[in-house]
Amino acid sequence: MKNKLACLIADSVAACTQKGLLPDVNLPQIEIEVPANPDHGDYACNVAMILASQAKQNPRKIAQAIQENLNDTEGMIEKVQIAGPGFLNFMIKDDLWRKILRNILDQKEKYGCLGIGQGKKIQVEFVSANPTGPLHIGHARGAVVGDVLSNLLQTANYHVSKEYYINDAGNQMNNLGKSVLYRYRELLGETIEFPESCYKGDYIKEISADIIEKEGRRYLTENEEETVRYFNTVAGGVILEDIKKDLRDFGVTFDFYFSEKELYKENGVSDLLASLQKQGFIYSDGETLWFKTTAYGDDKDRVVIRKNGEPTYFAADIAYHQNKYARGFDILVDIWGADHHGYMPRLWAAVQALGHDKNDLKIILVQLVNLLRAGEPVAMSTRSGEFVTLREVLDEVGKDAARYNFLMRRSDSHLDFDLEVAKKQSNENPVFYVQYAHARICSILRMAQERGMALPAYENMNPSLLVEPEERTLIKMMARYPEMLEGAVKSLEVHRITFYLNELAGVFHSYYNKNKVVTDDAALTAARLVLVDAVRVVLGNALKILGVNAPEKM
RNA sequence: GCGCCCAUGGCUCAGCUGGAUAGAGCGCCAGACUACGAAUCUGGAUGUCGCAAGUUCGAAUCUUGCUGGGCGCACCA
Repeated sequence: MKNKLACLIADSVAACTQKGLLPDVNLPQIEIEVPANPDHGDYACNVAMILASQAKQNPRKIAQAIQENLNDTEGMIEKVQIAGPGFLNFMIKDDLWRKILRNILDQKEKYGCLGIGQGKKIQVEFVSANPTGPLHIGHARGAVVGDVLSNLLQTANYHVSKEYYINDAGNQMNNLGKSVLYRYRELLGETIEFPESCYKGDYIKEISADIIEKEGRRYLTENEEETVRYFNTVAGGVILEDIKKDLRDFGVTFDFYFSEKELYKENGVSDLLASLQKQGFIYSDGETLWFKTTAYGDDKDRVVIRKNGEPTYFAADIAYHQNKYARGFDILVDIWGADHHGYMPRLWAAVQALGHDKNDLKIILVQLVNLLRAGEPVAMSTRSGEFVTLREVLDEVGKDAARYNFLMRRSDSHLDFDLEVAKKQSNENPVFYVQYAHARICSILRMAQERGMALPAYENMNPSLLVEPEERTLIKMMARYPEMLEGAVKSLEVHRITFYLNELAGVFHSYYNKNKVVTDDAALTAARLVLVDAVRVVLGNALKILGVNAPEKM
């Protein structure tokens, strides 16, 4: 609808130019918005005001010229008004709005699918936590945002690949192996001073106990370095499997798990660094290798090979992103915790040195989560092993409520997650509000069916009976669903879907309380059944993108 | 000290990338089930959009400077 209107306006501006009503101007991007005030029409366009300065004419005069030259061949426009400083306010014909219902019923779960991705390959990398412990609530938010963004991009005709980068080659893993070894010794009777750098969670003990059960006490005497290496492989494997299971129960799956170790195979990292050095992006100061990230606006250059000869995390990350591009992705999306924001200029520098546009790598920052219980902060300390895990949240509040709660704010804003509120089945918890609307509609449809009034086909009802204000609002809102999705895709903002859902459910609930769907009036009932069924479809489609259930009963 | 993000009713947040009279939810007050599901609905009060300049037809939105908060500033990941 919006796009069609934009074309009409663009054509009209062209016609005006041709007729000499307007000078030869650069046509700006046509911005069409939905006015806050319904008196201002269904859509409003500000193009006349934008052209005013270029054309050196009164904006209202320009608006008038555009209005007079609109070539509305499809007859979609009911009325155009020029208002305020030069807005063009459009009223769309009711018939046209109502025809949206047919689209929804024809397309069903495809309603809202967009073509803007043009089949481009896009990779979304998220979670990517070290397999050194279970996922906690902070990871959960990133997991949902990444998962939902991927779903969203998929509906917009992007070819999406979801990836988890396993940081299994660094110091952390070494600490993990050590932690297991210390617990191993402790369980076998030795007195151990547990180092600060080690992981203290109970899951470490379980892994140690498991090794004892399977392989006995032989590692007490083996070479420590080799044992640590072995233990960190074992522990990393076990923990990663647990992580995968937790994610799966959270509704989050990945297409690919990429191990950092892969990058080092066949000298992958050092070859890449050598090649970048040859191109002048990397220089040596005699003991260390530096990447010249300042060439792309970073504050200072960054070390890629340490004095001790070990590559940094950044070095591997350069190789990783090069690997991603080599796999043919057109666009990369990285989802990070907001505490990593200082890392962005570095990686963008790397991407550009690798010959790509900065815009080919989108970085989404997800703010950390404040966990509360009934308003009181829950202490979280990773060191001590005291933190609320994703598993615990899932067990306590359930998948749907957990996911929905993480989607209620824009991802770069702080989020308070209150366990008590999230599991409350009350009006403080919007997930039920939306699900309830869906279940309610299902219930209506069931009941109508029982009373012998099955949902009619679009052709067998008269849409012009839908004249109540709430009915018109519902229809317009549903017509704008694809536009909302388009905005979400372009801005990579998944919270827009949540806000849309709350609003749509709200209008529906209000409508429901005011008007009966199933009445003695067969024709009206037929029309309203079609209407609420369309609402059901749109609610269901949007919830599906969120990975939240759309229940038929609650 | 430098950089990034944030500041919108009592609270938690939206505000469609510069538009028209700034919106929801929670909480508070008052109401609605002999009606398709009351996990719902209806009505009411609450704002110098942190402060000050600037840009223009027009600013919560863009620029600059302050104030206050969060986070970064590793040869950690």
